[in-house]
Amino acid sequence: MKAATDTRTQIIDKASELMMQHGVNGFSYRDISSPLGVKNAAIHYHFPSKNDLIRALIEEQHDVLRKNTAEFMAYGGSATQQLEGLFSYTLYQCRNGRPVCVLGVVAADYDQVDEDIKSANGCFAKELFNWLVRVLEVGREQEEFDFRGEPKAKAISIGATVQGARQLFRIHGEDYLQQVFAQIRLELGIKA
Amino acid sequence: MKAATDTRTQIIDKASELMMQHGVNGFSYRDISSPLGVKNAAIHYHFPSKNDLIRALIEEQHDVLRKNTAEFMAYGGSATQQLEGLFSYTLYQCRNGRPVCVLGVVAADYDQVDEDIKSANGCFAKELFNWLVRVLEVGREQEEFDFRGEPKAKAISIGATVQGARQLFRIHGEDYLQQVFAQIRLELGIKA
DNA sequence: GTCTATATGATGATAGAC
DNA sequence: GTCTATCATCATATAGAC
Repeated sequence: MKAATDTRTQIIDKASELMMQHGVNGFSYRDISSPLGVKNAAIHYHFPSKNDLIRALIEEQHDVLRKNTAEFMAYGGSATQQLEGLFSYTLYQCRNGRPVCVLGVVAADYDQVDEDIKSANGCFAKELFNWLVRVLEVGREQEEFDFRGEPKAKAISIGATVQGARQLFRIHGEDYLQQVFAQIRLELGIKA
Repeated sequence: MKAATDTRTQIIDKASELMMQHGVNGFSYRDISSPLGVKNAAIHYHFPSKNDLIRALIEEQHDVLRKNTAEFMAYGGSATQQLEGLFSYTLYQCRNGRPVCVLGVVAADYDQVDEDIKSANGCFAKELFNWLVRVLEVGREQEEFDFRGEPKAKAISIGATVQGARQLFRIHGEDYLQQVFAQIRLELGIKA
């Protein structure tokens, strides 16, 4: 069963890469099986339908980001460090062939995705938002941040900004992403 | 030739709607021809290949937004009014079945789109950016705006924010969009 | 300009052998 | 668990009649 687990993992890795590049409907079973040297039927064994596969991929991406934000908090990082963690994570994903984030993937093909996937994704979005609100609250308390408005409103705004910057990454490139992050820092009153 | 023009216009309208909802690869010739009561061949007559159709649709969207920003300026609106024009436009598009913006459409399926389309889209993105920079410069000069950082940096940031907010519209709904706009206003020092 | 008819290929999916 | 073989369906695209 070692080989089995291996194939399953390989499928997830490859499919994840493809989905985060081309969206839910921008890749096929053949795109996965061909480079792995297996047949489509092997994929269908592990993931009966494409929605089963997509579900697994989306959940995997949620876990990756959850693990990241949890790590930042566990390490007792300052608010600034936690926010920088989000920036680093975003940059890393873009650089390593994952320009489209999970939320963006679901948003892009919104009405072609199963309801349960959408709802799981909605929960994840709320989690991420709550994490960001807490970071901003702590940052303000600790006087690391000096921003206008309420933490919740600011979190909504920063979330949208990072989202948009990542979406436009392939059009504008990495410099653009860095400039967006710089302006966010500036408007948080973080010293350069 | 009246009927001809009509069909062509109908094709563009329907296809545009579909593309701005499901992306470049999220609709087929059948999705267009069937509701219009014509055959696929009719579409191929007006747009030989799908990339020809996509090209026309992208250009049409560019024109729509160009006309909007030009109108705002021609009417001699204040910087605040011009920015509100962008917000209204975004909201209107989302409400009327066009949740995905042109830039987002191209960004989403970036490597499945012809080079000339990508380059035209890149030019359009720069135009839009320059318009926004000018609005911010004027707003600062007229003391309508009071924001941190340089107009260019702020324009990059606001552009990304609006982009991200629109991308997440289908996930979070209209209230979310309004909250993002409110925070942008706040950080521009616009009185509520 | 729009039709019918057709070509060609890719897609997700299943049954059954090994 | 993975294979071969096969399926129905859908995609974009073309040729030629009207």
